[in-house]
Amino acid sequence: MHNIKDLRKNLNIYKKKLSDRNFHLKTELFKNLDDHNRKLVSEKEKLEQEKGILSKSKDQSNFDKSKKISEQISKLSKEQIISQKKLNDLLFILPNLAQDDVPIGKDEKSNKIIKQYGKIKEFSFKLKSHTEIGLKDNNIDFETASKLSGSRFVILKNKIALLERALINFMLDIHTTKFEYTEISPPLIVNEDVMFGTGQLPKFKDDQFEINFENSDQRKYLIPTAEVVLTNLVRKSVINKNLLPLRFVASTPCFRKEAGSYGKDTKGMIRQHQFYKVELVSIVEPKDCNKELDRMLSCAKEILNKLEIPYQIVLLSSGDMGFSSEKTYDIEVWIPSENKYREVSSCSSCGSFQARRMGAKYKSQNGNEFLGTLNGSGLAVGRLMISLLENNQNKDGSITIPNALKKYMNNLDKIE
RNA sequence: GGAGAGGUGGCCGAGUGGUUGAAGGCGCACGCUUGGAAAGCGUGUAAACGGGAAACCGUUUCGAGGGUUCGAAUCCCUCUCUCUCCGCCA
Repeated sequence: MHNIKDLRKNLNIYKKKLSDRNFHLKTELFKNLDDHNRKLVSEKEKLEQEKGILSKSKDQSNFDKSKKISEQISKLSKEQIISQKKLNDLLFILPNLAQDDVPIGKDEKSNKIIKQYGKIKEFSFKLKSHTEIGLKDNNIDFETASKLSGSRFVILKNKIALLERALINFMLDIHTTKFEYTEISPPLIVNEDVMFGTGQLPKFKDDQFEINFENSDQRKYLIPTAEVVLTNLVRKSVINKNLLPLRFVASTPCFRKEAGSYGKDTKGMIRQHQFYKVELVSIVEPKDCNKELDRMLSCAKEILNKLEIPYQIVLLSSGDMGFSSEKTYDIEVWIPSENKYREVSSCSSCGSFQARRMGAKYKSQNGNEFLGTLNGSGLAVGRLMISLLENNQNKDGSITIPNALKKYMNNLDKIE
């Protein structure tokens, strides 16, 4: 969410920068809503002031007058609430602005490849996709999963299930011990306002799973990413500056409807309704956002370096970034069967955009100011596993376990 | 699931219809005091929104929302969270 005073003052700059994000801001509409709202607010306050003075006296001769003013106030304030709501409806769906060094473009075609790492392996035999690999002993079982839960679910078995668990523990250990992230085991169901805080609501309601609790007015949602809970750990609070930066890591299942992608990636584990992800979140002073983004990116890269999987870093264009982001680097791993790179991580700085939605502040010299928030996958487990299985496959159908992972795999050298 | 008790400022805690944004304390900041510190004394100490170049002014906020009243932290209703006891359960 943007600072409305700043928006008001620099309306045309915002219009231009929002259009870089594929958002068309109707400036006239905004101006009208805002002016109208402020007019109502000031009228209301004037009446309230009058009423305040009358209420302080016990003079009965004023009671009638006071009552009339109360009625007027109540009418005005209903109007004002409606106008505020209209204004909010517009304000709440404005995406964050891109930083100046973000390439301008309307979609992923304008993304910029920053650097590629590792060597893409040549296979001397006909390579298998992860779905084909999973057919062996039915260790990656889509059929049973769909019987139980429908499409876009999977059941992992035996050493493949172990591999998933191993990757999670491997990543958590690195982030907690080497990079000083605090491990969190969070709830997977959150309230509506928490989803609003990080920007999943109201705009992306269709991609969220809503949970019904009986006898409750509160809407609850399954988290689509641990970013939601980890970032909201500081919601509605004022953090002491000397506690910053805060760094959190969690491994959680993530739940997504994938509503807009019916025909896309229907085969395999690439796009599931439920998948594990190890998520990194940093809470910093806003001035440190870019420095922290670089640090976070290097934490995520470390995982792939240790697993010896080829990958590339991509700087997303203004049109391809997520709603709350001001700058995003994607990490994409090599998927041999598709002969292309696929996203396993998205590291974003959100500046104060989310903090403003959450009411998350820190004490600074100039009083309480909004924090900076960052989030990044470190990494998405399902896709990482796909990449590992495919890149490390051998002619005999076995999968070589990278050295760094062996101790997490009961010291196995290979999955036979 | 049943019964009860609660939610007040950064924290603790008074306050049961009328200048209460809110006593008192702690904490914090500044000043005095001191060789220096502690103690002591004094002063100050919320946020959001609106107006203003600023000083500053106005409105709102005592878990959230609604109601009663000329007037609500205080009375009523709904929701929410915390705690205690009982029951049930991984």
